[in-house]
Amino acid sequence: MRATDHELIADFRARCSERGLAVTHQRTVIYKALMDSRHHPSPEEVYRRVRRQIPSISLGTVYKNIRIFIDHGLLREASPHHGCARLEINLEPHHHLVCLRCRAIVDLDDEAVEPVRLKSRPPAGFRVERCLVEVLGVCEKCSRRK
Amino acid sequence: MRATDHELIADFRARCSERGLAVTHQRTVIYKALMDSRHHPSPEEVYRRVRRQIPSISLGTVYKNIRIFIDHGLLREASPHHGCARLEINLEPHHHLVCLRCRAIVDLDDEAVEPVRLKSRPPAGFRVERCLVEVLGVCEKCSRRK
DNA sequence: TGACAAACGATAATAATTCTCCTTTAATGG
DNA sequence: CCATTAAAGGAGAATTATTATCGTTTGTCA
Repeated sequence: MRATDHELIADFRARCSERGLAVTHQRTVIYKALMDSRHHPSPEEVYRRVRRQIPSISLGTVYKNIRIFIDHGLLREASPHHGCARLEINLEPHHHLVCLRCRAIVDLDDEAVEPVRLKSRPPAGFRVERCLVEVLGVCEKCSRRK
Repeated sequence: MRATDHELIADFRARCSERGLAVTHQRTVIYKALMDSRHHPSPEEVYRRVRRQIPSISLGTVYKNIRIFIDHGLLREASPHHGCARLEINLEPHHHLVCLRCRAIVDLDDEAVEPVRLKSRPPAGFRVERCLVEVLGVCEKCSRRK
């Protein structure tokens, strides 16, 4: 099921040249490290992995390439509102409307969304506390400017 | 519909003494600033608001109290995975299982969740890109330890 | 192969957050 | 009320995450 390294790298080269990105050794190893991680790594984690193959790589290069990958759609940030803590005053069940540009968060009444229904049971041992729906998009203000 | 300042503060005092928290001037003003903000403020934003009433307040105090409010359930973090960037390799539509303790994120197949249905239309001008379900809880590993 | 833009590495800078330590204040019990 | 004491506040250093700068190196493409 998993692509071979060779396929992975061929694919990477193609995606780079489509976008006019140079295929450097560092970039390739970073990409592979990302694709090899099953979960949702942080930049630090990627850096640690990559350093096993290129001990001299700079953390800045990892950050720069992650940013480039995100900007070119090879990758995404798992959290639509990352950067600084955002506080939730409303403790009643409710959902969120999140702008991917300015990161504004607007509450959505619980009744505004059909109840979330899981078809399969979550992994054994995971105690579900609540389900949050995040409607992601671009707010009016942001879609007007540019 | 909105509680008066007086009610708000009486309520705050009650919640503090229930939990053995001292009711200080700073703490009260921070609480009020939080409750007065309609959206999802960052600590910096709270600091800016509070400083209008207590210009000498320290940013550390604001952070400390926000943490205390969160720990005592008076407040929540809007983002279940905040702290450092988390990267999303899987670009196919899917959802997340998030541990509130260790912040682990596990992907949930798109088919594992009934499609999200909004009962009401999002605010005019908001262009919806996708809907993400975050199933929040405590993972097996974390619920075992303590 | 050579020119040139793009990428890299080192490191400084910035932003967000926590920690330390000393001083002040709220709670409480006489 | 007043004294005691633990909790809280303030100043600022420290830490962590991230971005920017700048001189050097390396892909890309003619």
